[in-house]
Amino acid sequence: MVHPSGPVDPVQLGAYFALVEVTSLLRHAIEQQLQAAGDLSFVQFQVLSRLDRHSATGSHRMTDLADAIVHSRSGLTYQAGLLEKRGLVTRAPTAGDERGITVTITDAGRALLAQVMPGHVEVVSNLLFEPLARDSAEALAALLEPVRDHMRSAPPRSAQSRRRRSARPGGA
Amino acid sequence: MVHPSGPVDPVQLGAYFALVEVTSLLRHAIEQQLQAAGDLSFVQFQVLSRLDRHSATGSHRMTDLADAIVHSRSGLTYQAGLLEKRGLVTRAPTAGDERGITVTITDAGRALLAQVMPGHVEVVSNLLFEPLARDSAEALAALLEPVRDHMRSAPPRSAQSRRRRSARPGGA
DNA sequence: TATTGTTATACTCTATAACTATA
DNA sequence: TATAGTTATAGAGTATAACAATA
Repeated sequence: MVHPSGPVDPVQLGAYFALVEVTSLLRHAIEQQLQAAGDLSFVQFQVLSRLDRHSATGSHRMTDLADAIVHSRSGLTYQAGLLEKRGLVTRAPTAGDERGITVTITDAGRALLAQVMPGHVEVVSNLLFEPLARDSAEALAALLEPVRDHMRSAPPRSAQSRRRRSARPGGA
Repeated sequence: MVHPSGPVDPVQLGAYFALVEVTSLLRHAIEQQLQAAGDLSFVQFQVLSRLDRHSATGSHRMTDLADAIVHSRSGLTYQAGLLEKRGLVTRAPTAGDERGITVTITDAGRALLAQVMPGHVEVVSNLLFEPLARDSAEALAALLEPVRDHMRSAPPRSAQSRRRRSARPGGA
């Protein structure tokens, strides 16, 4: 067995491994369901549900959306293109900033989301929440939300790639 | 906003979204680190660390490994091939079952793991555990481990694909 | 000059189905 | 006949770098 430099807290390690495993299994099941129920990849589902629940307008700017989903901007362009082709979102110039593009979910997009949702909720309920009591779900949320906020406090991906671009190599 | 058929528990929804977000952010950071520190993908890292900590022999059969990591068997063959090419694992027939292949981590594999581990632990510590008190890590493990066991109680992927193969279509 | 978004490109990964060999 | 693993193949997805347009 490899023994890393510092003594690793076995409790933390257990939590981490459980998280990885749970996530892999859950994600695989979710992907199956989304594909079968609406021919959607998980990323596409994330885009649509972000737009759906984010605002009254159901809109987002491209970069914000990419950061929200932890995607490269070019990757999001690709996915948004697919969704647009299917009529699930529209893209239009952002008012007030001619550089920007605002993505908006369409009625068809909301309809597809509604079609896919019940099965989605069922998978998540069966796999993730069945073995958890109600207050355990509460506890899980209470644990993970601060973690998310902590992770989000770092600069987003879009900023990072730009920084790399701007940074002069060998700059002393 | 789309309203799915049943009333969805907002607490559960919050926990689920937080889980997805935390996982995406964490995984992206981990992949960066593993790539930089040892030219390893996350899946390859999972294979190696499974082998490393699974047993005294550091061995596993292909199908078991695939199931453990939630991979198709052919996908694992591909990854194992890459690892073998780099001398990080070996593949040899399983004793007692001529059909099987046993994968074993090599000294070079363990060395690479040791090389990559400190940075890996650091990323996980900084991102996941920094905002969590010690007993919160314990609580997280206590919540997720039963969930993992529950998910693992379903038949593994290898069994599923074989079942599909065997099932007669339109069989009444 | 920096930022927004797209495009061109190259590549990694993944899965399905067909195949071989053993139980 | 069912299982273990590989292979061939094809497709989906992702990112990097270069680019055009606006701030």
